[in-house]
This record gives sequence, C-alpha cells and structure tokens, in this order.
Amino acid sequence: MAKILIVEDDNHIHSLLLEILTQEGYEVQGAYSGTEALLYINQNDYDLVLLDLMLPGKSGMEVLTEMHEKKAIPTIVLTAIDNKESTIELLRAGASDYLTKPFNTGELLVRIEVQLRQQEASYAKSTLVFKNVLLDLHQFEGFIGDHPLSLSKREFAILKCLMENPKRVYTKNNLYQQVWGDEFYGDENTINVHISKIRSKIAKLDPNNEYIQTVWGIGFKMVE
Amino acid sequence: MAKILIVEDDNHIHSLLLEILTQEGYEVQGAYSGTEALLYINQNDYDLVLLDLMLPGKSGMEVLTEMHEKKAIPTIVLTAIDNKESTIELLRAGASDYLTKPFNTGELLVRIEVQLRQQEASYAKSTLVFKNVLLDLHQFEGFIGDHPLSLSKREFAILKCLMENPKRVYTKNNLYQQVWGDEFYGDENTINVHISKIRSKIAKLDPNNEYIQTVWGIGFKMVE
DNA sequence: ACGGAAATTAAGGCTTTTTTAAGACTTTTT
DNA sequence: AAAAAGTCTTAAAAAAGCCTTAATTTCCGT
Repeated sequence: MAKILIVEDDNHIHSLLLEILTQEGYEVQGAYSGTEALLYINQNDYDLVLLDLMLPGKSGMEVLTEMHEKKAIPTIVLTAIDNKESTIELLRAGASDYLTKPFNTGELLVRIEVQLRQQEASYAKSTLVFKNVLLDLHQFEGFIGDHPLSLSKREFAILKCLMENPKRVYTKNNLYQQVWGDEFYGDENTINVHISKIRSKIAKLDPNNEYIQTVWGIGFKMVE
Repeated sequence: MAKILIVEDDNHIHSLLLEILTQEGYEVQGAYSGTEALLYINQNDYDLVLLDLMLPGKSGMEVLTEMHEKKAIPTIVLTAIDNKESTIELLRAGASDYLTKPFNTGELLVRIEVQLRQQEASYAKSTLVFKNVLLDLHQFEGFIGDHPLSLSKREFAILKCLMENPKRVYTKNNLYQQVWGDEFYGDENTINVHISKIRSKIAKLDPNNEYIQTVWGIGFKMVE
C-alpha cells in the first residue's frame, strides 16, 4: 500500500489526517515541521506528501521547493483560505494539487487516489493518442496518421508527459522532474527549445492542427 | 463490480480468461464470435470489452468499429502478431489499449484496472461557477458555456477571487493582497484596468449578462 | 451641475516565449 | 579508433504577450 507523509503542525488536524489515512489503509508517517519533513523525505521513499503551507520554522513553500530539488514526489498542498502564496506559485514550485482548509475529507481522499493512480496509470498504458499523433510507448515510436514522427529521446519524453494528461498544465519544473528526473536543473530555456522542435516536427506532418499550447507565465499543455 | 465481456474464439484462452477474471471478482460474460459479441453489447451494458482480433465471421476490427458506432466502451484488444500497422488502426478504431499474445496475466489485470479507473478519475476537478462563467482552477482555464474564455494570469486571479465569494465586496486593497501578495502596492487604477478587461472579455461571449458589479467608493463584487 | 470615483484607451516598458545558431556531447557507423 | 550523424544545451536576439502608467472620458451621488 502507498506510503504517505503528512506534514502538519496543528495537532488537531495532524491526528485527524493520521487517523483517516491509516483507516484507509495507507502507510502513514507524520511530521510536525518542515525540517522534520525534509529529514524523512531524504531518508525514505514516499508515494505522496500531504503538506500544510503554514509551518513553524521552514515554511511549506520552502519545503516544497527544497524537496523537489531532490525527489519528484506528488505533493498535495493544504492552504488556508487567506494565504498570500498564489495557487500558481504553488504549482510552479512543484505541487501536484492543492486543497483549501477546511477541506472535505472525502474530497481529500479522492485527490490522493488521483495522484497515486496518476503514476500507475502511466506505467501500464502502451500507447497514447492525441488528435493525429500517436505514441507507442513500447517501441518509443511516434506517428502522425500513418507517417512516422521521429522524435529524440527527450522530445518523446516531453510529449509523452503532456499527452498523459492532455488537460493538465505542466510547468517547466514539472516537466524537468518528469523528463530529466532529479539529477539536473538546467536552464528553463532548454525546455522551450525542445518544445519548439516538437512543434515544428509535428507541424511539418500536420500543419493544420495545433498541439502544444502555451499557458502564459505557467507552462504548457495540449490544445483542447 | 465491473462487468466485462470477453470475445475470444479459442476455447483454451477463452476459459482461461473466464477463470482469471471471475476469480478476480469481475462479472464476466463470454462470446465466441463477433456477431455474438455485438448481440450482447446491444443488449447489456459492459464496463469493458476484451477483444480478440482474430475471430471467425466478423473480424475483431469490424466488431470494434461497429461497437463504437453505438457505445463507447473501453476496449482492450488482444493481438496475435505484433503488427504495428494494425495497432495504429486499432487505436483509431476506438481501442483503449492492446496486448500481444501470449500475454502475462498480471499485466492483463493491471491494464484492465487502469481502463476501469480511467473513467472514475475524470471527476477530480475543482471549479468555480457563476452564471455562465466557469473557472477550472487546476487547469487555469475559463469557459463561458462551451467557449473558452482566455484570461491572463492576473485577470484569472482576480476573477477567481471574486467568484470564490460572489457576495462579498472586495476593496481594491483586498484584491491587491489576494492577487499580488503584499509585496506591491501600485496604482489603484491598475485594478480598474484589469476589471475593465475582464468585463469586456466576458461581454464578448455573453453580452446579455452582467458579472462584475461596482460598489461605489468601496470596490467590486459579483452581480447577484 | 459639481467633484470625486471609476472606466476606457493607448502606449511604453517589462517579462516570457520562440526561434536560430553554434558548440559540446553521445551514439552509431565505418 | 576515427569519422559521421544525431542530439542536447547554451546563448542571444527577435517576437509576443502582459502589466502598469498616464491621460481622457464617463459615471455617480449629492
């Protein structure tokens, strides 16, 4: 069963979360501060992190950033309604999803399930299709209609990532983590260049369709 | 529990599948030919179809096509040869996934699970709705009816803020704090400009409704 | 009708993205 | 082992998009 790390300083909420998730069958570990959380994260492998934004010592935002410099663990952020950190910044820093306190328990569980499944799902799928583009994940080959679409490894990985959740907006950090793994944090522009190449390769074979959409100031997603 | 239709003419594989899936707890129905399969599909509602490509009478491909003209049921195709050309056609014809025979039982079960979950997972969305305007907070998208409402980052944040508490009047300072964070106190007019742009973008798609109301000397709120 | 508040418009400046090209690096071929 | 082909990253300039400012007009309440 999935291993979840809860990072929450409020005693009441902490034990509530602990109880709910344990009951649900998850293997749960609790941390009461940012530094404690980072310690655990470095030592163990979690499938998901549940992170309160308001923490003593290191803020949740800092934890999020530091954490994602090392490991790409799906993270659901809990925010109070009047928090100054905007949603956009959160997602930029690597959050996968967020919930506003006070939150509905059922909704939390659904969100957790979705995050956990997201990972599995990408494992088991053999092909991805979006408009005229098809990626065969077994053979690492792309097609547009019947014509082969020759993509390099990185290009393939980026497009695959976007096509796995065609509606989701991926920030550049998201893509880095998914495609490069944690080993490298280079220039943001690297991704821009790859995206540009993917677009032009696709456009050569299918000039009348738009595929990758820029979401200004945020990232990229597939066009609806 | 999910209802699955198996379409396979080979007696040996047929009973094997039947056994595995029944044991797994699925409600299973078996068909030995394409025509038989179509009959069942018309009469019952299945959550998933497991379809062999090589069938007597109607081919699997034909079944797939005919079937998807009526109902969109997730379909995993079993193919004997790893024929790439037909794979692509398969997915085009509506297959959700494919497996090459001989297949690993565990893998089959995972694929089935993934397909079944895919359907549930789609509702994990958090959105704000006000009259005809809908904001998808996770995907940073706005809609008016079915038409996309393209908003910039700031515009989106402002409208989101107002729509979160449609009855509350937000002063310009309120909005600054929510949208910009406290780091910046610029001209009050900046907000007026943004509001103006939001209004005109909305009005272009829905001219007959008022959305943002001015509360004189105080700020803004959504129109009742 | 007046003064203050809000709306609108246009323009400049700023940030982000796109594109291009070149060099470094990898992999494949000979 | 060297050459060739292909790929990735960096850098820099061009383009596009967005935000703010400023100036003007319109609106509201008294």
